[in-house]
Amino acid sequence: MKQHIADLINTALTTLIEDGTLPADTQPKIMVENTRDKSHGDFASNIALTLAKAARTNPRELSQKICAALPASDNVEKTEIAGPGFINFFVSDASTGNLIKVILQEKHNYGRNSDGAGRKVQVEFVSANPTGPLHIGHGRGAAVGDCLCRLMDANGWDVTREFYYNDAGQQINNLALSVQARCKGLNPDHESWPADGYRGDYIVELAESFMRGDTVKSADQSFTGTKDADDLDGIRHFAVAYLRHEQDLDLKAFGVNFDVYFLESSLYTEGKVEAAVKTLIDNGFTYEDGGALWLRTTDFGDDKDRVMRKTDGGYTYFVPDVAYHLDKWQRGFDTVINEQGADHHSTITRVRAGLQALQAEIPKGWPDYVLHQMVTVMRGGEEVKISKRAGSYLTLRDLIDEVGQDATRYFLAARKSDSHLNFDIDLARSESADNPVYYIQYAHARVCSIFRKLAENDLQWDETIGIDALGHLELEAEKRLVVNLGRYPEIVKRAAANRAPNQVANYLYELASDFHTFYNSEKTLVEDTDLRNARLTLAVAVRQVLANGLDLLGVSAPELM
RNA sequence: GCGCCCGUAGCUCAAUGGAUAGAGCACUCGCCUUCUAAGCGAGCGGUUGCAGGUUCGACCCCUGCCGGGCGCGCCA
Repeated sequence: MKQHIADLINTALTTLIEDGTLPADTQPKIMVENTRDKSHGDFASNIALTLAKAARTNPRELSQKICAALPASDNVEKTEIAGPGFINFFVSDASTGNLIKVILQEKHNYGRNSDGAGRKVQVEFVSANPTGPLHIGHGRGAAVGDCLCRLMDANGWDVTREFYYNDAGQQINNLALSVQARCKGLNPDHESWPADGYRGDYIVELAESFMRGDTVKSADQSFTGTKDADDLDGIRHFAVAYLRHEQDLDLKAFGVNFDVYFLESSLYTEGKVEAAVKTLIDNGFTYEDGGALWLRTTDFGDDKDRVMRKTDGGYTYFVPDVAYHLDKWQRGFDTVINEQGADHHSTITRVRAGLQALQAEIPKGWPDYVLHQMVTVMRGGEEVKISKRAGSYLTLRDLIDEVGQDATRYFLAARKSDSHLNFDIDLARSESADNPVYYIQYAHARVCSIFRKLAENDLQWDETIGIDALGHLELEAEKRLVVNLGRYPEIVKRAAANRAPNQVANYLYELASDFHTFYNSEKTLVEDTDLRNARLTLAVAVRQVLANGLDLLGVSAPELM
């Protein structure tokens, strides 16, 4: 509809250019917007405001000329000029009929588009170190990342979900030492407890499992505990497999599935780290100082140079990171989005600098990043304190067990990822209209409920009558619903373009709200056959869009609540 | 000190550079017992942190402050 109106305006502008009202070199950027206020019609364009200067006239006068030059359209009932020179468009009944028809025909495809044209996008998210269970911050990453994937898919992209495991390096050593200490019966208060050891209770369980000789399986490896507390290497492998398995379970409970689990260790075993280092050296961006090898990241906007190879010979974490992203590039992804916690913000400049220094013709701003801020958990009006050091943990699985998958996903995805998030457990658990997830899902269930009632009354929905009778929908609430249903495809585009799943959540809340208002104000199952079928048809369209949108969030659309 | 993010109603949050900045909760006042619910409706509530700038038009873009969060390792 927006495009249609833009086309009408474009035709009008062409006419005005021909008759000399507008200069021949006019390059109009036609913008058509949804109106907020119903009295401003259904759509509005600011075109006269932007072109008034070029036309050497005032916006209102120009808008009158544009309106006069607009070609007739079945979809437009009338136009009005308002305010400083906005042109307001009122859509016709024919247009709403067309929209509802499209929704009923396209069903779960309504709102999807092929803008991505099958191009490859990779989204890397969660990427938690296998040193402990997933906490709520990972949960936010999982929810936002997975919704982004669903959004990109809805926009016609070929999506790969990827999880990067830091299974090499110092943190894994710490983990192994911590487990070993537990295997030997030490606790964190003991004098020979490892300096930066992990203190959580899960380490105890892990050690017990190792000493029992359990076999643990993760996505692509399995390992059996050797029961030997001195076998540090065995403990390391076992611990990583064990915790990866735990994380797999957490993610499964959250309904998040990855296509690729990429192991940091593979970058070493396959020589990709060494190859990247060699290229960086050959390209002349490195130097030795103080026994370490440095990368001149300041050549690419960093505020100081970074150590690549430590004096102990090991590489710092960002070297395999660079090798990893080169690998992503070579795998042919047009777009790569890294979803991660904002506390890792400083890696962005480093990774991009490293990629530039490789001189592999990788674009400067590549890859994309979506960062999420911290999550505060509230229960009973008080903050639930999470201390990693003390080992007190609110894990993602705890949260899912307590409030359910749907509410957890919704709450974690419904806020702008740039902002800190307040997770109110009591609200997420409540089964009332105060809870936005419940409220949206209930709108969906309510449509289903109307149809159950319809069957009880031995009546049937006649879609053909309904569509023909859509002109009977004259109430404010009904028209609002129709207009909002029409907005959905644009929401899908915008949310993906802005990398902002929360915009889907906001939209759904508004749509649900409009539906509840409609439901509360008018009976659907009225005597009048035409009106009844028209309302049922509208309700089906609403249910469809709610279901489509909830699917983008990974939240279920129940038929009965 | 430097970098990034945030600052909108009492609280939690919305708002493609557009018209009178919107919801929910809380509060106040009404209504109601229903196609699925103790629900529905209305009202109250704002100098969009402050000060400039760009623009026909700024919560949004730019600059400088103030306040909060995160990061500033040869940890990841």
